[in-house]
Formats: sequence, C-alpha cells, structure tokens
Amino acid sequence: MLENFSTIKVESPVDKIIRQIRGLITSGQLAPGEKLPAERKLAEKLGVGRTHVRDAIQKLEFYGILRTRPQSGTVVAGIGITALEGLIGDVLKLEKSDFASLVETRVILETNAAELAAERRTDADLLAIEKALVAYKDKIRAGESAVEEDLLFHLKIAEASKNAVLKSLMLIITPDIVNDFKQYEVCDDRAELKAFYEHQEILEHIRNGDAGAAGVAMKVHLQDVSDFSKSNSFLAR
Amino acid sequence: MLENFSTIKVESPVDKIIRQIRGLITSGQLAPGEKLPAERKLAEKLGVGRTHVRDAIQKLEFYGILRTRPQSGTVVAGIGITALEGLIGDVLKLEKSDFASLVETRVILETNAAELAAERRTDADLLAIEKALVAYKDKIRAGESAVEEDLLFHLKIAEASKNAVLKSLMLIITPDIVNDFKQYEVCDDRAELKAFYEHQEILEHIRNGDAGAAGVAMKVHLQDVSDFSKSNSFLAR
DNA sequence: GCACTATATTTGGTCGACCAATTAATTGGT
DNA sequence: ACCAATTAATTGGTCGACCAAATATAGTGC
Repeated sequence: MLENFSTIKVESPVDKIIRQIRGLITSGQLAPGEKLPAERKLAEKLGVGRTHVRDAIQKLEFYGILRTRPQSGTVVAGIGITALEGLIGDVLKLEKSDFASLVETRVILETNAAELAAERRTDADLLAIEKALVAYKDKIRAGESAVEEDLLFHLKIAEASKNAVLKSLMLIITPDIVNDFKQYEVCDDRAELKAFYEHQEILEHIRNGDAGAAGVAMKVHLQDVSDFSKSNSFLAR
Repeated sequence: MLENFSTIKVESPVDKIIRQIRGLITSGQLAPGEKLPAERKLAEKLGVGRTHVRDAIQKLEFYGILRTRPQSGTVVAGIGITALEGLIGDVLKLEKSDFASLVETRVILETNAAELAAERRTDADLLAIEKALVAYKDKIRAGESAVEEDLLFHLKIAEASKNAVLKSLMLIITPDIVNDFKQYEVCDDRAELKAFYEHQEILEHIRNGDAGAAGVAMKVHLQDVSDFSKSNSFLAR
C-alpha cells in the first residue's frame, strides 16, 4: 500500500525557483544582458519569500550565470541562451556525479598539475611539498589513517603549478573523492607505504624539473590508488 | 597624497566571517564532527547580522566543509583539519582568477575531453557535434558573431566524452572566458573561417576514433584562438 | 529648448522578529 | 532511584520591514 505514495517535496524551494528562472531564460523572456525583475516582484510572482529568490540568485551567480550589482539590479551575464540551456540543467545535479567520472577527471587535473609544477615550482614550493610528505610519512608510521595528509600533498603540488583555476577545480572535486575513500577507512600499511614511495618519486621529478616524468608518475600513482579502492570496495560488499 | 590611503573594505562581511570560522577550525576549537555555535551566538560574537553568518555557512557548505541540518545545528563535516587550512583560503579568492590560468586550464580540459570523445562517442554524439558545427558555419556565413555557437560545439564534444564531471568543470570556467572574448567583439571573417576548418578537423578525428590526433588538433585550435585574442587585445589599447 | 540639479522612486543589502522542528530539562509516576 | 511523558529552551528556516545607494523623474535656471 505504501507504494501508492510518491516522494513529494524532494526539491527545495530554491531549486524550484532556479527552475523557474531557467524557464524565463530559455523561453527567451530573459535575454543575456537583460535585467531580470526585481527580487520583490519575482518573489511575489512566484508566490514565495524574497529570501528564497535571493538564495537562488546567489547560487546562479556563483556559477557565473547571473551578475548582480548592488542597488542596481541583477542581469543575465554573458553566455548565450543555447549554451545556458545545457548549463543550468547541470547546476542542479552537479552534486551527485558518478564516481568513475570523478576519478577520471581527477587524474586529468592532477597529471597536468604535476607537469606544470615541475616547470614552475619555486624553492618554497619544494619545501612545502616536502613538508607535506614528511607529515604523511609520520602519520603512516604511527599506523593512523593519513587521508588528509595525502590530500595536502597533492594540494601543494597544485599550488606549485601556479595555476589558480586548476587548483580551484581540484578543490571542488577532491572532497567528494575523499568522502568516498573514507567509507572504507582502510589502514593497509603495505598500500600506504607504496603510495609514499610514489609520492617521493613524484616529488623528485618535480624537483628535477622533468615535467613529462612527473606527469607519468602522477598518473601511475593515481591509477594504483584507484585500483586499490576498487578492490577494497569489492571486499566491503 | 592619494598614496597615503590604502584600499579598505575590499573584503565583504561574509568573507570576514569565513576567515573567522577558519580560525575556529584550524585552531582546534572546532573539531570535525563537532557542532559549531548557533547562528545567533556567532552573529553576536562576531558583531554582525545573522544573515551574514548564514551566507558564510551556506558558502562553506557548498564546498562540503560544513554540513547543516535543520533545527539541529551545523557541524564540521568529514575532511580533516590539516587539509582544511589550505582549502578554505582558496574559497575566498576563487572568483577572481587570472585569465592566463583560465585559458591554460581550458586547454587541459578540452584536450582531454576531445581525446575521450574520440574513444567513446556514439553516432548520436557525432550527429550533435555536426549539427553544432553547421550552426556555427551558418552564423559565420551571415557575417554575425558566432561565440555561442562556438561554445556549443565544444560543449557537445564534452558531452560525447561521457564524463559528467569534466563537462561540469568546463561549464564552470567557460563563461568567464566567453565574457572576456566578447569584450573585443571581433568579427574577423578570416580568423573565424580558420577556426571553422579546425573544428572540422577535430570532428573528423573524433569520428575516426583517433584520440591522440583529436587531442592535438584541439590543443592547436585553442592555441590559435588564444593567440588571436591576445593580438586583438593589443590593438584595443 | 536644453542642461543641470534636486527630489522621488526603485533597487539590492541588512537586520530583527516570528515559526516549526528539535533537543534538553523538568516533572510525575512507579 | 529510575524511567516516561510533558514542558521549556534552543535550533535553523522564513518572512517582512527598514536602509543606503543607484536610477528615474520632475523641476528650475539659463
């Protein structure tokens, strides 16, 4: 009997508003560069509080779709309608990305970050990476989980790449990966020791300024980690 | 005389609060999993309105750092302290990324997307890409600006890569690039025709399933576009 | 008739108050 | 003394009102 009830109210008010605004844009009622109705007007027309409209706009603004100027108005920014249609659809479901894509993308970003780091790293960068590596080693020696330290090592490499955007994107996707890894809460000494040696190798290539080797080493490392995760997730089931 | 005045208030109230919360976390006063003070208490202690605290928490939550449950409280989620320190720092300055990094990252993402698309594209994908290419050609033939159609072509390739995350990341950074391009509002027939031929070549490689060639062609194409933008920005000054 | 100024209105930004759900405390019964 | 149920306090969520800046409008002087 319970099957007769469908899940209701699964989407929050702000998501509903985002959907509404998308309708206004895709239907051509809101051309790029055009000012959209005042928050009060929108709130009244959508039959909802202004706070919700506000949150929706803020979210859309974060993705660069809208641009709001104080005491002046909110406008549809730059990008054309054609692309927007595909864009906003993804904003809503960005959170639950499939894990395979996540890992694959991470490999892409990190490999390139390692290559760039090898080319551009300063002495200070090397020091920071080494420090992170030491912290990682200490944590392993103590037999504790070193997920955060592992992440920090990769983060320092991203910083050494001198590409702020690349680093930001890594920061966007890595939390999801870390969360997934933590589910298995593995403390396999052997695997972590192997990871440590791979880290060491990557660092060495970056120190020598060998971009190609650094990239390859990073790719191999992430492949290993990924394989390990897979085998463990099998065990968990 | 004007040099005596330094820029003030460059950081918004919410950024200040984010910084404060970071302090609470990194100093160990807020361990992961621990509930942070109520919004009212925080607002009062920081001497600021609750709205600002609310916005800050929302932003932090978006990055997966905090997790707030209705009528229960907000807790520090998952990820550990060590990594957090580097992470939160970047949340603040994510928005204003330098253009060079932006373009460089775009090349990385698109190159890989083209390679993956060559390996995984279905017939439907090919059709969509071709359609986008035709629309691009028509717009050029008409002598109009075809920025959106250009973007759409690249978007379809990203879709053909079957990597949702990769596509999402591209969608995040491309608007900024497009905005920058639109400033010069160029309608150079010669350049756009060249871009069209390059698009055609990329499509051909994807159709043939030649990942390496597709990647190289994409890289060359983006390099050309980037060079063109640079030369034009010189003229504009 | 035109340009500039002063005023009125509209805008997003901010704040405090109220709401329902949750959690802690209290009370009453056993 | 312990447990249950009821009440009180606290929580994030929501809303409407007020604020200063930006814009549109009316007015005034030339």
